[in-house]
Amino acid sequence: MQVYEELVARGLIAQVTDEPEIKELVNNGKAVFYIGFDPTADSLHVGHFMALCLMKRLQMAGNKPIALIGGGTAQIGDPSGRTDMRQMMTTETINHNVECFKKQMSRFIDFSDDKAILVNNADWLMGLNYVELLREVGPHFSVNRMLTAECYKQRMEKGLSFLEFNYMIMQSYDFYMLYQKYGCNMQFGGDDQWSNMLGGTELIRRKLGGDAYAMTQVLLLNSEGKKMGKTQSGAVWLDPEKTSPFDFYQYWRNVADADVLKCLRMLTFLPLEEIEAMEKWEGSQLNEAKDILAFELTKLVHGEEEASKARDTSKALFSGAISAENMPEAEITEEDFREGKVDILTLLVSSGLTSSRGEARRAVQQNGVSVNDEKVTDPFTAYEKNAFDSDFVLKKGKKNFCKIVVK
RNA sequence: GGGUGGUUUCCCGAGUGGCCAAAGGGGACAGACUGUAAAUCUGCUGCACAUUGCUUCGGUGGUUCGAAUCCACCACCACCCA
Repeated sequence: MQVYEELVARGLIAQVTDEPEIKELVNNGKAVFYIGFDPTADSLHVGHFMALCLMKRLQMAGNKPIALIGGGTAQIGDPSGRTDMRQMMTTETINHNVECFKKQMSRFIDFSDDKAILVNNADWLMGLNYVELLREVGPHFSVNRMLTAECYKQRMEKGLSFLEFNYMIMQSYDFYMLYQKYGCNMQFGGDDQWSNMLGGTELIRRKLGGDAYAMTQVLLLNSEGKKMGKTQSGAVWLDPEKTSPFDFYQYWRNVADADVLKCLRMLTFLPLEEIEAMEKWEGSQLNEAKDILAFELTKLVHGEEEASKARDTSKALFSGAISAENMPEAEITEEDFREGKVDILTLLVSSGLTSSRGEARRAVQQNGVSVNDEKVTDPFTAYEKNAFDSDFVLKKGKKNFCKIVVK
């Protein structure tokens, strides 16, 4: 099976401009393609991860990837599929994020020996001259057409600023530049980028009479139609400082039954035959598939060692056996003690398991707190300092826990 | 620039002078049931050493014994007209 066929089989491809041509290029390693990443945060997240995987898959098939960091486009803010305007970011923030992105990306993609290129569109966008740009590309964009683009649909009700309206032009310009500088003949991106990407192919055709192609990737949605990789506390980050390998593992270990196979297909590099075999699995057997998914992804992002640790910890924890090994630690200090004792509420708050004493009290009253697997039912329970000499595992609910360490 | 409508606790959204820490829904959290799933049911959801207190309803000032609710100004958003 060739790459293109594999991408299709994995359910990764959403839309393409010219299927036969793209198939031909990609399968024969003749594509020089780019994917853009706007540095809107100081870490990559799962959505980016998918794109990086796609890069890797195509790179392995002999194609040449260009990772474009949108240091310039981030100054504008992509309105695609958004209901509200993005907050404008300062140039300092953007530059900081660009650095973070660069660092993380080089872990996934091999940029050595020109096997892949990393560029920042700030390099050409920031120096543009307004009138010159208007004369250069302006005539080739029809406002009437742009307004009907899918990516602005949601914004037609809420309002769209001129700043954001121009995002499509900037992205088109990127493609136009890369086409000339690096012979980039293809652009990939999330399906929400479709209109922006078409803008580029069109600009290249009109300005240069050249052919360039675009292909979008299916957005990773769960069975409820929501974007995956988000938790109530924000995105699932690839930076271990922002989302610990354990939490990362747990996120995937907890996906819905209906989503496991899809995630395995789209996100892992496991052979398709192996995944197909799992399709017969049902009920609690799916837990095994979830474990494989979680392990594989954690391995890809954080390395095998971290993945094993995360897996061991979770197995120990959920099989009931307490193992303080590899467990997240929370420190408490001298100040947490009153008359030589700490009460349970203070422990919960100091460890970050709950955000306020009220919440901690509720958790206790609702039977959700335990220490070393013993339920704590009295909110006034307090512990002497020597209680922490040996392992002291505090648990809130089924999935939140940590080992308490003094000072 | 002119006009109209709006800004409420994580989100949506009620509340138009005291009975408001603020209805209802969603989400989140905890419990039961389970498979670390889904569905369902229950509880809970501003803060603080719980019957009391404190800080909230875009911002600032004002009216009043008392304001999320009334007045003034400002800011932001949406729509219509130019």
